[in-house]
Amino acid sequence: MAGMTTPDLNLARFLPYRLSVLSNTISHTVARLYETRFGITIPEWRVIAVLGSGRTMSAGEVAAATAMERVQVSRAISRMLESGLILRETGDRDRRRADLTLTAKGRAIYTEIAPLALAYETRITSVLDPAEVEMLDRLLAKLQLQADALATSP
Amino acid sequence: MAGMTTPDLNLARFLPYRLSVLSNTISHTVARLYETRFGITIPEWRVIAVLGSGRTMSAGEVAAATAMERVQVSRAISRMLESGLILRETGDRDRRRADLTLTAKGRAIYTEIAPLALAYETRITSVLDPAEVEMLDRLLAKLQLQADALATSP
DNA sequence: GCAGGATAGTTTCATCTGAAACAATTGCAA
DNA sequence: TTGCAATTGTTTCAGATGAAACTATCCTGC
Repeated sequence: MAGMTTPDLNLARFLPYRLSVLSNTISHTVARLYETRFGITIPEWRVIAVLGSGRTMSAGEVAAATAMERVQVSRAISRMLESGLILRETGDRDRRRADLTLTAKGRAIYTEIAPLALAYETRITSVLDPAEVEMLDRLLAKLQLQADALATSP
Repeated sequence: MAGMTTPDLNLARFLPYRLSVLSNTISHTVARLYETRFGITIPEWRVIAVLGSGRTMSAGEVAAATAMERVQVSRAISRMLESGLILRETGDRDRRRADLTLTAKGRAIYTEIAPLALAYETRITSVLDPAEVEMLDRLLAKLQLQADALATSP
């Protein structure tokens, strides 16, 4: 058909690309808060973050809570066992699972990083007014739901 | 100080985490559009996307336009040269740089993927009304600016 | 009980990744 | 000029990654 054109894909305006760049910029900055100072990686930080509440969880529960794959969690855990950040206790009832808890050392790291991470979040959203922050929250929630739906369906 | 508590960091509500999960969900789904069918990777798709406009660019310009690191672009380019998706012509004036263009084969891939990618974007934003889409656009732009500012400053 | 399948977690393997070192070329300044 | 820093892009190396195979344990139906 004459005059038929490919729709223009302007990468800089393409939502998946923009989200990826924004997320990378932010993750990289946040990672600087703990990578050099505490020598922990992003997966390890996520494990600390979910165990920081004081709850004890299995590796599988950590995976679910952090949206990481089982293999990533497994590797983070083995590093953290070596560096003494967490404690692993094989379950009595079910010896496949093991309960994980932060050690005092792990908790100390959480106590130091959490305020820094929250302070970063505050600084980055400081360019938004309260209504915009609330809207961002709503929009991200809606998009995540739809992204999940589109991820599984064709 | 008695009663002093660490501020609670709820990972599921932490903006950097939410953005990371959303971005990963979306990227993974979009990548499925071209990974299996065309055998190209995310970096290669980004190169195709920016060269798809018809412009010819150097590797450095591609890096800037795609927010990728030089080394990533270099590797994507060498794969694409092998698979015949792009053409590289060393500059006359400056023989360090080389101009890159899509071949017919590369352009054909762009012509097939671009509509699929845009259709995905339409589907994912279909859960938002037009005002929300516009708001999302504004919010992401503001956040990216601030993220960039916080990335460079201490 | 016990065979077959499900579940929790680990390991293997091939690939990807980023930092830093490197090579090639250009521009600038003495 | 000519030497030195800056720019463009590539390669190297060590570690990270994900898919799939694997181990160990548990559960279910017979």
